[in-house]
Amino acid sequence: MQRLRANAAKVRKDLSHLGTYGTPGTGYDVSFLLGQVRRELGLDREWQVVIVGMGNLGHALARSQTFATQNFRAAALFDIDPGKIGEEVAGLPVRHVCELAKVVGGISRSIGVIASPASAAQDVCNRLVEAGTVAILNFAPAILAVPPSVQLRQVDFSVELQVLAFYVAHPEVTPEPQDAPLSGL
Amino acid sequence: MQRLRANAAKVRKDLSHLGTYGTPGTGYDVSFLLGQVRRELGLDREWQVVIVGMGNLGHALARSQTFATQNFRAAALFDIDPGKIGEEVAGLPVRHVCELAKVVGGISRSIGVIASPASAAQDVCNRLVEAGTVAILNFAPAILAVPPSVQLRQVDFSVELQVLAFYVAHPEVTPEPQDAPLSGL
DNA sequence: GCGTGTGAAAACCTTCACAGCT
DNA sequence: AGCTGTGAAGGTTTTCACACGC
Repeated sequence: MQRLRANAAKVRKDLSHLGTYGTPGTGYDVSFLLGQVRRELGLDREWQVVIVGMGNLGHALARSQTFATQNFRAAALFDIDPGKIGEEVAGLPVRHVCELAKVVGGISRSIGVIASPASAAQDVCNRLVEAGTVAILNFAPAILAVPPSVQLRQVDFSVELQVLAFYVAHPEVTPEPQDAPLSGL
Repeated sequence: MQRLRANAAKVRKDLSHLGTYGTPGTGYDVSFLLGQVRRELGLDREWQVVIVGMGNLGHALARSQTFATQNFRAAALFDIDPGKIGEEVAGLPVRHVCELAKVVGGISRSIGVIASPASAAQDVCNRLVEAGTVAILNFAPAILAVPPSVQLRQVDFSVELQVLAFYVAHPEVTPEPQDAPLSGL
């Protein structure tokens, strides 16, 4: 409650946007409601995650716990370095990026993850878009251009450090609550 | 401009909170203004970044471009695995976590980065707090407790994927602009 | 003329408070 | 009695529009 910096009224109003699932005098059926929230968030179907760039970051992401519990599956791994092709990471073979179009083209609801150097990021991005990926998560410090039909999201280490620096410099400013994963059942 | 989803009035009002640095009829002295923004964000001094957990993620972070250009310096690296101690990453030796208090205690304005497994995250966090770190950036999927004087920020791969899934499921919702690094001069 | 700084208006979001159902 | 759903009040943020300095 104080973690969200919200009160009961706000929670009720927010939930009311999903539909009217509460029972006056009794409360909410939590597991039913959670299912509705998952549906609304698009988490009721499986997403295929494709990682491009099998350096340290790509390895870390491929092995991430995320794939153990959530509705996200690691579907394919790519790199451009011939020395890495064929290596198995988290049970999947690393393929050459030139196979990306072929392999990813046949996957629906695929999310591309860019873990390449910044210099290669736009090229990787183009290949992912071309292959029909619906969303891209970019860890490279580069600004990417995508068509409006593709959702793009950036994660940037230096942004996170800068945000922390700001709040340390201004302790009087209350940080806004961060997004938290929907994990429970 | 459309990247920020803002208009001229908002930019002017925002800048006016820093002070009145514009010249009517002429505009802003961009490099002076940028300096003021950097000062306000706390980026006018150096920050010492301490990374704990030298797995794939820790390696990737230690080698990150962030340390080449920004006012953030990689100050020390730690791990608990004796096999990794002494290894050099990005010009720094990997030290054992039991040295953390000693090494980090002497550093001012230090930011701790947790790149350990989730199971170790709270322990690492406690050591960092104990050593006087002013801010912590946590990459482990764990919810951490810190005293209110320490700024805490989470980066979670599964949150990012969930956010993307939501926007793909709801193309009619315009994503809110993401934080971007202050990089230019 | 041009572009900033800023009160006032408008839009938006949060909180209150209560009617109504269990 | 207890808890939801929701209009209305209250508060905050964004936009407008214009006075004033270059």
